Amino acid sequence: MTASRRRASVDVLLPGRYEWYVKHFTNTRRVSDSTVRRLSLYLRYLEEFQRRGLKTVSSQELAHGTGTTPAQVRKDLSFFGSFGKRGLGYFVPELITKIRAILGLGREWRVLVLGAGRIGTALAGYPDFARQGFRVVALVDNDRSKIGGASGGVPVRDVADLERIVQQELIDIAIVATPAGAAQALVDRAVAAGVRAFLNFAPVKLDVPAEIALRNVNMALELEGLSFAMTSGRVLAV
Amino acid sequence: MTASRRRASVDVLLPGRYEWYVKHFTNTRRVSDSTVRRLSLYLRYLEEFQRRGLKTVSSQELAHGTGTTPAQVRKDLSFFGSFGKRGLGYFVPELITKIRAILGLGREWRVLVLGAGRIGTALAGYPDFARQGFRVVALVDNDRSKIGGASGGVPVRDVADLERIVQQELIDIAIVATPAGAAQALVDRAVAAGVRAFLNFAPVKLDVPAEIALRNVNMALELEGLSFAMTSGRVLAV
DNA sequence: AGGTGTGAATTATTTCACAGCG
DNA sequence: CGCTGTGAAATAATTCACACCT
Repeated sequence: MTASRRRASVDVLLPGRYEWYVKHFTNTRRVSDSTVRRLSLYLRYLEEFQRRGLKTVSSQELAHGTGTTPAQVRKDLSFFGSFGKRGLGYFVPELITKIRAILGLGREWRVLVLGAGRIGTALAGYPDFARQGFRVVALVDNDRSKIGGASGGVPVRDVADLERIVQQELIDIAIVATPAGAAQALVDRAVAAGVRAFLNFAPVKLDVPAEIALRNVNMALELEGLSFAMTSGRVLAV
Repeated sequence: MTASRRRASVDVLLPGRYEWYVKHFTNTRRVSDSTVRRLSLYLRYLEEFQRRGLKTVSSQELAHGTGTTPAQVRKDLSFFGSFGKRGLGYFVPELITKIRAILGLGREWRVLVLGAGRIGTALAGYPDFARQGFRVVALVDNDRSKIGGASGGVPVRDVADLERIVQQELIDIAIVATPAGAAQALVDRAVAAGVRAFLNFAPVKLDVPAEIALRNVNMALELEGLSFAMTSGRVLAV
């Protein structure tokens, strides 16, 4: 209490204290998941904006186009630097470059789809992935009648060769589009072979080591959210 | 300041005050989106649990199976009632019934898919939807070569007949799986025809009236989240 | 003993509001 | 002026911790 707020001599890094320390004395601020999601939305909107030939954009416009508030836009961006010009706004091409760098979109990411069923094949040919630098290199399946074929230009290969494919094709990301029961075992093999990130469409909780990135997309869950909103008379716009 | 905290005589419903009022004096507590999402996860896990013939479950087990904490499970459920038995846990079949009721899954929801492309047709045949009572009744498209056909038992109809289909088939929910540019106009028509909820897969911000429920699934955005996590050395498990 | 239900405390996220710069 | 960048304030969500039941 008597020491200055910025340098108390007996301050020890207790739980809670630690977070505070990180936040105030390092540049390793925790960026929330919601912030990252919004950055993607800003990027999408900026690209559209650029297509229309516009040069600068204000936090106001960006917020309106992505369903958030101007303060939120500025706060989100301020985690990563000062990209705007006061009185003017942000230069569209420059901000696109910055956000792409933040999101790690300056390179090509190599993607393998696990499961060549309806969802897997639909995702393999999804044009938005390629547009942002996610290149789907192959699908794998265990169905003999599918192996050797191709879907939207992407070859279907034998899941038995998973490890070899991951290593030869330098796979970064796997999209899990298998039945729920098969997912965890394949993910374990993929992790062991070197895949560092997973986008999971199977309706199961996947266990992965802490250093592996994982996101879940659960479509039935989204419909249930709509069902809840309609039933309870509330509205959930997310 | 001098009045009791629970009944200050000049308390007016200012912004902020209003929320406090609702929270403390009505039973209309705001349920957060994250709570609703977790209820869906609990339900999924409970169904699996029941399949294995287990009769009771603790908040501990439920949390472990869904990637959250026991306190969170209890808090989520307590928004809606007291479903557990102290010292014992929750009865699995009973809790399933309760959660299904909360989420509004006691009825069949009728679903129309807008767009019979890869994503649309994949979703039309997605077995998890039917399992929770979401019945995909039809797809619509403007491609003559698709109209009249069927995908996974679901007929493809002419988008020109959208209004008639919504009304005749009593559509509750539309899944938007069209190209980005076509989405908003179709959604406007669907709203006018009586659709009350939308699950949007198109990478655009849709504008809908406040009483219409809307959820967005943006798959490129999820991949970008993984890209960020790998680039920044942080991990985002969601 | 074992596990729920829930206020209170903590932590996270959003919004406000305004100094300061172009 | 107009609009950013950002501490401070307000809200929201999560976690703690414990009284209380069975």
